[in-house]
Amino acid sequence: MKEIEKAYEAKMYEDSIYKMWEESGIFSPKVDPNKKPFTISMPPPNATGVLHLGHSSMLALEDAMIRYKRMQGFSALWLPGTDHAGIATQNRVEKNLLAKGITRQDLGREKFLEEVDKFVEKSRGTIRSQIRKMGASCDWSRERYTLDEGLSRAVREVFSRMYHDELIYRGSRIVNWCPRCGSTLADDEVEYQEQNAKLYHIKYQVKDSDKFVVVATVRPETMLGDSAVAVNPSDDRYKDLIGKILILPLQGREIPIIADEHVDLEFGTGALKLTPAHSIVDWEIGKKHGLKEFQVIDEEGKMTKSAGEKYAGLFAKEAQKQIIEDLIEQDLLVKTEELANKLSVCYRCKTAIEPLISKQWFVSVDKPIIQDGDKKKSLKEKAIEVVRNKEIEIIPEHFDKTYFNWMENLHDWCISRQLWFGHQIPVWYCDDCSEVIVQADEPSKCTKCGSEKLTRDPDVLDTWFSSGLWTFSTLGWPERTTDLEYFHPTSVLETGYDIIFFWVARMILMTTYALNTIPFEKVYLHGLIRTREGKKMSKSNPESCIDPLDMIDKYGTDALRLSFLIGSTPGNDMRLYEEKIAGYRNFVNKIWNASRFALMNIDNEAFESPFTTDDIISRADKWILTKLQYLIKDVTEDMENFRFSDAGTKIYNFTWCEYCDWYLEISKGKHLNPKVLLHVLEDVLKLIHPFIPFVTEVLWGNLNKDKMLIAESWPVFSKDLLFVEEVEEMEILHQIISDIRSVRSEYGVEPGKKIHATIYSGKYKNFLEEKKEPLMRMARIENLTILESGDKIDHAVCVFVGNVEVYLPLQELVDVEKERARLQKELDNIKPFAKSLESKLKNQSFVSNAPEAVIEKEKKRLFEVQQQIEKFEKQLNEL
RNA sequence: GGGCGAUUAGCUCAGUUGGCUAGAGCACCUCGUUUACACCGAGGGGGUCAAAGGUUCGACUCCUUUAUCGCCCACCA
Repeated sequence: MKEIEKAYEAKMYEDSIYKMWEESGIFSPKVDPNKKPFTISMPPPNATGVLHLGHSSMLALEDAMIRYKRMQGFSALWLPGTDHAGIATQNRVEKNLLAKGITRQDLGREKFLEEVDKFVEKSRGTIRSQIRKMGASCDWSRERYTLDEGLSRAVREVFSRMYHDELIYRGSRIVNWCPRCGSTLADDEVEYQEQNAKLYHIKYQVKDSDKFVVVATVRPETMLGDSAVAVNPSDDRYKDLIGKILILPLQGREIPIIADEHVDLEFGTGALKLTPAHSIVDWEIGKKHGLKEFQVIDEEGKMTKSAGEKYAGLFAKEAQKQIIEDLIEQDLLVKTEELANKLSVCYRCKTAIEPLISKQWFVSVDKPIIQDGDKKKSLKEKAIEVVRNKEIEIIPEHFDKTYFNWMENLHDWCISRQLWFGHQIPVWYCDDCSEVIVQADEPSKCTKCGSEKLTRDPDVLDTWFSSGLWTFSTLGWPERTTDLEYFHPTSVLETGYDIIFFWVARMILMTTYALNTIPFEKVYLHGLIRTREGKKMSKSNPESCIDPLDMIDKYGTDALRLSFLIGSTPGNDMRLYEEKIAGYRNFVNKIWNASRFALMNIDNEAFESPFTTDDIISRADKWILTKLQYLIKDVTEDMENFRFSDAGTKIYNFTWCEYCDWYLEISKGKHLNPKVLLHVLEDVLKLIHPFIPFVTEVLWGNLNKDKMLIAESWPVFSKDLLFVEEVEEMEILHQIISDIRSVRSEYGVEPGKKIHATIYSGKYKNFLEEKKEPLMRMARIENLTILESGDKIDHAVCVFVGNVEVYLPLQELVDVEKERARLQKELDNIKPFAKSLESKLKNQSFVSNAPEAVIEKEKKRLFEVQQQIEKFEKQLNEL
């Protein structure tokens, strides 16, 4: 017998429990050929960040999966780490420095990187401790960081292999350029913002003619770099002009009028000015027609010499103003329209993107390279194939459409970034013979001429290049480590659907290339966490924005975890608010108190010997054990199928509604069976442990266990513990008590007042005799008479439970009118139902088409319902 | 323009391959400190499952159309 605190205080236990787990070494699985591996690579949080709701929901889900599999006997590896997040981190540090009036250029590359490292070290410490706060049972001994030597080596190795396979090439192409970051961006790193733009209609004169073609543009400053004007070949307005020459205003350059299908007849004037150097679409059209490119804007967003002396050196915006003025002066501006369009901006700093032509490194996604049988497949084809043939399964399934759509439209991926922070590209240029040397390790001299004068490419790689290798670079690749052999491919990738493209797709591309295998078998996509109003959680509305650390402080980690797991389904966004978390805190406390009750009522010897079937005594025992078996079966299935919400809900209901409200209540007094009480509690603690690890572990510790709960094995469904008959009986008892309580309440019987009752029990006589005590206690009855059958009792309210008749002689309280109304209400309720069942069973097509089981069920129900009606009617008539 | 998702009780959400008179939590109403728990217990009210068609013996579930909201992709210069 033991007494624990009246309420669970999470703060008192969480840190020490985590410490106990971590120090025990259980987070670090061994490579064990006798066990099956189960692996999750934790999506590495950015090295800049603090824990937000997205992280905590991810951690709750992944930890639940890992703990479940660990308990099932898998060698479960959850590998944690952090991502250096190139642009984001560099921007952050630059901003911090700028507050002190220092630019990165002031420091120089080396010093600046030292600053970044200092910042990252601190930031990683924060995120590590916050991951621990969430109770994440990840293997810290295998923690990785994308800039670790090992991972960097993997990055260089992959780059080098891809280069020599001609999958990586350097070329001048149009790229998305962020003038603020001073770097290229990948296509999917560009975001769009709604804006109200002005559409300028500008006249271009046809050479040797007084005719004009009017073009419409929102960026008149790019006209200085125009190479042509395109019209749709089917556009009657311009048919005759195709092939003619125009004089480009302000520049005086001659440019052709060309025909291209791409031009939209409806938009603007139907004449499209082409600036191949500063528009991605124009560049593509330009390629088709062999147009020249004139770069008129440079990397800083300033006009170049090609823009003409008057404009050179001006920022694009300034140049625009000047150009408009100049056009007006020459009477070339026809009109200005308002236009709602989308501005492309950098996803990191929201600066307007400047498309321009630049020499960059690209990954070719279309070149056939991966050997697959006797065919060679491109990165893209292979990445599509492994999802299409279900080698990789996406949950929920419908996201594969999104994936295919993106993959099918994927263009070559620009991977070089003009940043300082990141993996520097493993390319060296020989200053003497111009040889390009690409290899994983730094060369000491030129492989061609032997010169030692080598210059390394200053650019770094896109962060997603290294993240793309995450599942295997973290396991030691390119070495053939035992970890890699054993734990890869990983089992599940759990992440938000918002980074399917950035990350999931790239991991698939990179892994199928580098290892010729998939990175993971399943992709579980969670939704975004939103405010109660359904808005995105952002610092701009602190009102409904929730900080997970505050919630942990207030309600405990378990409550927070449960609120992510219950009520959310894969791929769907979820609203989170404080009351929800408080509700789960209540549940955590309920479990605490159920255990408290057990501990107070069980003496030491019950803890000593393990539970066996010999310990089963009462029908209540059999009932709860049966229910427990179904729970184990259901929950295990749900966990296997990633239905965490269902699993959680079922355990919640079992624990609260069946174990606490009925089994424990019935157990009070003489009927308490410590062995069964304890056994059920133990299994419940095991089943819910992956969801709420802290409180369950604390309670487990109180049950005199020598092993930690985290290390226990998952409960197994046992047929020997199924007792169908007893379940039926217990449900009768349940119903009798509920009905009596209902009548009491309806008749306004004071809760404390005890009443008399007579039960005509039919075949349940023995059973009800056995349960007489709890029945009387729970329904507040004194003088309970149980007979097999008997005559109707006057001045008594009667309720029917199956064939059992319960009479409550409430004497003066029984009001004939009230009783009539009550019975009538029951009848009104039940009669239409009986009718629908009848007609259903009379329906020939139902009887011939529906499965046997369904028909039997309906027949049984009709029989029961008819009996009920009979009884109610008899009662009503005799009133 | 293309695609995806959502629409179920006042609120937040479940509802697995079609087969309970559609469920839970919160909120609400009535009552209550009976020796685990007021972070509690007992009882109760509340839904024509967005709309209309269709398939089926049977539709919240499948199909078509529509409406509203949300997201993603492509982009009109």
